[in-house]
Amino acid sequence: MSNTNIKPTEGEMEILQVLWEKGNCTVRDVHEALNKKDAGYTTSLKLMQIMHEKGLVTRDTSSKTHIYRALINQEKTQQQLVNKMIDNVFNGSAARLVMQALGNKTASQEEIDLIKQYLDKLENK
Amino acid sequence: MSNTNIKPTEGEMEILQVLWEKGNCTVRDVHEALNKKDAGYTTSLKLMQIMHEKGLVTRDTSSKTHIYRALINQEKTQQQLVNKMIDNVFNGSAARLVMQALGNKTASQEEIDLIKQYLDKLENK
DNA sequence: TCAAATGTACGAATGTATTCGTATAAACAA
DNA sequence: TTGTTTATACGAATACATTCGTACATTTGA
Repeated sequence: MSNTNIKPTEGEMEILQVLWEKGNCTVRDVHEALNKKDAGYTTSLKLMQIMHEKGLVTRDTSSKTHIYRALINQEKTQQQLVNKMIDNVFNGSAARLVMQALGNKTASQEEIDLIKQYLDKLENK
Repeated sequence: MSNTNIKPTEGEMEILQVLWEKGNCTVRDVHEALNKKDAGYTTSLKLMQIMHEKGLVTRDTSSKTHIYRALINQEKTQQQLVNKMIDNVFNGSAARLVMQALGNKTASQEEIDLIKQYLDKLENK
């Protein structure tokens, strides 16, 4: 099995977010989506080239402007990172992580309803 | 306010876990609790010295063997890291993170019950 | 046509995390 | 006492992520 035990860096995650959302992208597409005032264009380019070397993305080089696409799966990647955080930050307790996530400002009533629905679905299996 | 925007590294988190659980510790205590076959004693020592420089831990140096204690708060640190992950990995959606956390093998029925209780408490406020 | 814009490739500088070796001092035990 | 163990301090090597500058090729438009 390939693509196991991959840990994208923070910068790589930002790029993957864009690729997962938009699908095919040029370097410029990604760079503009990020629009970090600090980083230059060649920084994004370099990162994406490295991601290609690592097998995180593919690219179509048939024309001058290369087209990039994410190679690793979004959900699997999220799952791996969450599992790592559960171990590394929450002593193995998924419940503790969930409570921290729900206890913060970013968890709206709407989101909480979503989660209750999800729990019910889990329960009925 | 101090201790905001602190992001302990992975190695530092491992040490903090031990300190949060055990309270006061010598370097040897921590090193043995970690028991990583790969890393030597002076590696743990160095890490803890750096953590001291950064203000992550205090130490009592009144005797030859120093006693370390965590300076940063466990819950606040967990909160910060979770928030960062929600942004960086889940596009700002706490609900998505929660579902990933619950969808994995480490979330037992027991943990799910805990979360439902917690949600009810949140609801009743 | 030919200069400007746009793209890739690549080397190098920087910053930071991790790891280890070594020097040195203190405690301990024979 | 004197050698072994146990501790800290510190410098340096290594690894990796991030950032940028520069060279060079291609495309574009005036």
